[in-house]
Amino acid sequence: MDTGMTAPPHEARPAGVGRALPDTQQGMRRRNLSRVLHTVGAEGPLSRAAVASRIGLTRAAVSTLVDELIRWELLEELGPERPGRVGRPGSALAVSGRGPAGIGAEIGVDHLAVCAVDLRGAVRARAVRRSANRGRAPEPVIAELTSLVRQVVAEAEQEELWPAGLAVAVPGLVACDGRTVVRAPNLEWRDTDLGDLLPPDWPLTVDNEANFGALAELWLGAGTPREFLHVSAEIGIGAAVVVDGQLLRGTRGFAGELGHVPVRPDGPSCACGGRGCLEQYAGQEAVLRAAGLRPREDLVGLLAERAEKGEEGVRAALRDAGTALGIALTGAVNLLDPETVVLGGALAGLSPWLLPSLEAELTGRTAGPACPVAVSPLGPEGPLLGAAHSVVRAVLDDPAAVANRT
Amino acid sequence: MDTGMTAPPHEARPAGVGRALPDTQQGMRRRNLSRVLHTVGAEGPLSRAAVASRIGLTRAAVSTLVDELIRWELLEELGPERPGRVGRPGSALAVSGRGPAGIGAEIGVDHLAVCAVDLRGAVRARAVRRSANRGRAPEPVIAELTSLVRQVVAEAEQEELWPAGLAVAVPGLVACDGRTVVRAPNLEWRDTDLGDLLPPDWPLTVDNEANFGALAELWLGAGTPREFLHVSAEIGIGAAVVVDGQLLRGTRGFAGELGHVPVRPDGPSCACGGRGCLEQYAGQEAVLRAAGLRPREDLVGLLAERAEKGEEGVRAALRDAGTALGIALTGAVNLLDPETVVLGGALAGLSPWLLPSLEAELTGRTAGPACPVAVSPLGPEGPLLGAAHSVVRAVLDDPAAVANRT
DNA sequence: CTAATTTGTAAACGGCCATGACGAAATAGT
DNA sequence: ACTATTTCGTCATGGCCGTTTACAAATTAG
Repeated sequence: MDTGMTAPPHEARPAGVGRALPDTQQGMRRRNLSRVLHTVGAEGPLSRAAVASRIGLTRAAVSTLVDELIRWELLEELGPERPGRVGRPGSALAVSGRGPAGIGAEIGVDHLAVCAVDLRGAVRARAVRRSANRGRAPEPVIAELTSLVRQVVAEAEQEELWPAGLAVAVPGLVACDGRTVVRAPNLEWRDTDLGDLLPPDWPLTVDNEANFGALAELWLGAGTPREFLHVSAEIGIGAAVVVDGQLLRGTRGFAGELGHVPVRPDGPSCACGGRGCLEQYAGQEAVLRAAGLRPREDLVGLLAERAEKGEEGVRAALRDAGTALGIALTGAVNLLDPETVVLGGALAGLSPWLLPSLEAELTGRTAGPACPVAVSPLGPEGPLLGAAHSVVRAVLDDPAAVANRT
Repeated sequence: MDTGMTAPPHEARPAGVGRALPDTQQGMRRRNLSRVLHTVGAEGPLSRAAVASRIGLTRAAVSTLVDELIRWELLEELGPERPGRVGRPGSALAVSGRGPAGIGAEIGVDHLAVCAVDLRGAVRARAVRRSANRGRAPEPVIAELTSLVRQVVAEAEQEELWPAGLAVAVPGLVACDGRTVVRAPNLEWRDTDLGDLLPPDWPLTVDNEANFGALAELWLGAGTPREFLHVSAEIGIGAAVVVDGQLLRGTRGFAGELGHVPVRPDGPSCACGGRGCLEQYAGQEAVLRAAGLRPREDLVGLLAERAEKGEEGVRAALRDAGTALGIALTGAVNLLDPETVVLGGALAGLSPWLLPSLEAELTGRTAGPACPVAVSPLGPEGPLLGAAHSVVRAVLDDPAAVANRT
């Protein structure tokens, strides 16, 4: 039906600064500190006056806020700007390269990875280790991860950074408490509370790797809008829905199950109980079967390699997967009207063979201008970066909290 | 008080009070006024102390806020509460039944309707007139509507209410400016700016009737959650997506086009360019054709009547429509994980014959507990009430704005 | 070299919520 | 019946915070 296009009554949500703080003077102060920090972080070196005009406060107010942020080492003064206009040149402010850092970690089926990201968003330390984790018990995996984290933290501390929190991306479903892995099929973990296994040295967040990947796309992607659909395939096929700069998680945290959207209602039955789900056509197993290949560790690499070589069977399998994806995405796009669809994770690497049929389906089934499909530039790095950045965002969202923690 | 990290996955957003006001003391004051008003409105008669504990301010602060709201006639003192507990009983506060009112209007194909709703949410005046508007020029329709509005406003003014704004629900696509009807197929209007045709006496908002219907469901529905899918069928089939208490409009305002979600990818072609869209199976035309009936004005009534009489052809047609709806909704539910699906508009009246097959499809295709499907209790009143309430919400969201307008 | 413009800071100001104390009005216990 | 206790609403005080106003510093325009 025709949805209206009104915006009027209910206004957009400002980036960053959450509404959790109470509406008291202290809360106001904390929100304004956050707004200053966010603004400087997002728009490069800026003078106090420029910040003031951007966030709608006076120069005097911004001055005191900046003083405080400098005292906390979250902001630093770069010195006078090169004057291009009349008037006294401002003093450029930039987010500090020292101080709090976000530690991101990733538990993959065949590897562990950890990195440290500073407030500017730069990766300052990292460590990766191959590690066959399929079916391995949580304890040794986490122990190995912990040593990797300690290594990265030590490296970061040498550059005057201190860890403000640890965020772990896992290939599975995570409970709303942000600590417990409910189910990770490829690791064969169930109801594992990572908070119990990791050292309690840092505030911990655990989330699904697809979610972190989508957030990375939101925060780091080139010109990625505040409203998009991030499709990835690691285990199954997941779509993260980003609306108004926020990840949509759903009532029970199950949002984004694109893999079980019906593509052909009378198709083959699926483990979920339905029939003809997308996963039956574009899931890893289905594509391998259609391509006539046998499962292996690096599936994506295998497929890409064979497709590259011109194997028609593989190409056809990917083409068909793209078609199925296109059908499912048509439904999603009609429902959500996102600004773009972004292919991430394994799909990014296979996009040369998926995209043509996918886009054909999507444009063919849409009346107006079709929703553009982009390929994530982050690729497999997304989840790790998203995790680390989620910690950084938390600092930017409430700098006073971390200042009181030092 | 360290909020620490972002309260991980699920971070509730406080109802109402938007973040548009600047973070200055005046803005803070205005937000707190709004929070007090919202709280009293939502949780019935409340003492100052009860409000204070709910919104996290001190009694003293709430006292001054309440004084101001009473001076503006937005709140009124009911007198001492009946004491059930120890201690001095509080003085009950309630939202005023006088003062600003929201005027809602609806332009239908065969009728015009207007109502006035007070801050308490009660309908205080209303007027309906049958009127064959299909293909009629905008000017006379709006003139007729205006006289109806004046009548309702006069009625409301006799009860010491004054109109705080006018919201108009139309069966068509509305531009983002909230004034212009881009396209209303059943009225045969195109690019009609209602702001030019209506008297400029009141702040105006125009929106699609389905959107207002969904908002009515959100604000008035019995126990309707902050996250649901509202499906309605007037012209085409539309789904309003409500996430976190907000209507999702999409980048271009086209969100919710459930009617063009592919149900059978190789099905009959559709005007949208696609094939096998839901509308081909559950749209009004399709159902009529399947039932072997000819178009008429009151389609829903006709279908319901025949189905009631036990005509197997009609029942089968509705059953099949339910199945198609179920398939499309399975996709939507998998993607969004809403708390419930609500059938509104024409679908509410036909639900007895749609629901069984719809729910069978939905539960059969979902692994865990299926998403419950409810029928809107508002029925055809939704859009009108939603329109009027949208004005009321605007007042509750920023009471200072209307106070400065009197 | 002067006038104009812009930046950053300091002091005075005003608004707003918190704190603490107090009287008022109810209940609970003796 | 009388006192202690609890809770409510209000008032005066104080502290915090952004604004206003003024001013010195630094640069460009003429």
